[in-house]
Amino acid sequence: MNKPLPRVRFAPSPTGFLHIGGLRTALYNFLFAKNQNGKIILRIEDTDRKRFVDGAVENLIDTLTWSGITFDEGPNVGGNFAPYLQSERLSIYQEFTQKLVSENKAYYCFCTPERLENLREEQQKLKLPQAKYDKLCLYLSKKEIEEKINSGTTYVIRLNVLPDQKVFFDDVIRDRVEFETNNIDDQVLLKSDGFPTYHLANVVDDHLMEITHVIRGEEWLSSTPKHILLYEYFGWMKPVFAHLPLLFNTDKSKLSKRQGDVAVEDYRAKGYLKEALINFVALLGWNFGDDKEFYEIDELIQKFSLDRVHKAGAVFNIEKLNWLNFEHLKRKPDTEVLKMLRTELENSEFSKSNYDDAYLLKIINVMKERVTFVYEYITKSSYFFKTPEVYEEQNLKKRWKDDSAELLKSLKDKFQTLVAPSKEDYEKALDETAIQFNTNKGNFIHPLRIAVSGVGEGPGVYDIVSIIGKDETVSRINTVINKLSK
RNA sequence: GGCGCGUUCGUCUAGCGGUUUAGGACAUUGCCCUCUCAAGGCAAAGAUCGCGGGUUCAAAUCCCGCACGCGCUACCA
Repeated sequence: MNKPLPRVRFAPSPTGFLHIGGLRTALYNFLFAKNQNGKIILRIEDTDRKRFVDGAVENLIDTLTWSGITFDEGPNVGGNFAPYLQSERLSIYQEFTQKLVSENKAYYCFCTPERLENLREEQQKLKLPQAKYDKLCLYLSKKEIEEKINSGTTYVIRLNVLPDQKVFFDDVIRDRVEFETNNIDDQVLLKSDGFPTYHLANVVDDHLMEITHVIRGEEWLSSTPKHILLYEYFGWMKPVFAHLPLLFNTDKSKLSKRQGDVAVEDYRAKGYLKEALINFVALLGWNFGDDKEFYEIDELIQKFSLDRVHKAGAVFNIEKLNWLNFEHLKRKPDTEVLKMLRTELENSEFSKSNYDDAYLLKIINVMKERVTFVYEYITKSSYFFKTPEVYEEQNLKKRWKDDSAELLKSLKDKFQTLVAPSKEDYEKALDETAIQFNTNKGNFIHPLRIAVSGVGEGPGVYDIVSIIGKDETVSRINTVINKLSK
């Protein structure tokens, strides 16, 4: 007998943007599905109308698409188990809730929010070990229930949790986890607005959509016994559960907006590559067991397994992400970097200038090992796009000598005699001038760097000069001499 | 408060009872290379494996207790 191929789902709620932790959960689901030849489904859990944010679904899908995580079924691609928006499945939840009610596994509750709050306060005052609903409405007669419903009293439907029993499940990542029903509240399944809570909708949909593995964040671990109870009440096969460790801020608190960026779109906007973000987030809680840290998505798919996900939460550390971005960018083909650079240029102060591919490719070639982000091709080496406007103070102090202007002038004269010079020609010309003046090459090189770039760092000076060309070099030497020899 | 989960260098992690003087990566520092900055190479520093008890010839690895952290404790997900 062949085991059916796994079906997993990523089920975010559309409250604004894709959280970086959500990306990790989506990714692990994706990697697991692809590795196992299974299917991954996108389901939108929009059951809380108060928290619904307009455009959030589109934003979620857009960000997911950008990241390269694709779905076999979902609101945007359809599928045999549609609809994939929970708000469009309301009648399904109501039907299943009625089934539970008819079997006494769930019950109507007419308690007001005020009573519930008072109840909680009282329980706290009495220092009761756990605050729970007191099952008051469980004992209402059929007649009383009908009267209340007919008179228009609002109600919810609660799960009827039986006392003194044990509930357990075997989590792939955490092994056996056990709870006592005495610690489980009679969870609301259907809210007074007719919408289901997460707990109900999640179980019903996972069953209906034939989900085999529930891979989600650890924040759900404590509510899993409620889900287990529901599976048992319905008489359904339970999926395999895998609860992923949480992602933390630097201070170990749950990753949150207050301490830096948590939205995937923020990282995208900052210029991070999806490859780097995926690589980084994949390693936050999983590794293959060797020393490899640089991964492309294909290899991740090939090597991923749930049993190598570990249990402890991880701090989101941006420095390693930066390094991975650098590595991924460095290994990208020049032609691809060229495309990205063009996009950056369009959004920069140089949007009106025209640069041919050959020119930009030369820049990419010499800057590749010096940039972490594509935009740094522009910010770190703006001198390829415009004449330096300022000359770095510190560098000037160190490298601009009394005779620099005079030496540069001679060098410029020498350069001007060159015909279609190559990088080597510039080097040779500088060498000869240095010999002619019987002085160190450095006395030419450093001032020349100042003249052409304005800064004390960057590619080899012959590279810069040969890229910007003879005329531009001569012009920049003239400019620096004018500005600095007063 | 209750329940649950977790705890190896600053951070991400390797490690599944002996091959470990606890390995790698990022970050940090130094050296080499060098026209600068990177990249690259080499090296240093950094974890008595949360703490305390056991079990064992032998424990980061198994067991128990404690501490700390985190999560849940809503008609939010």
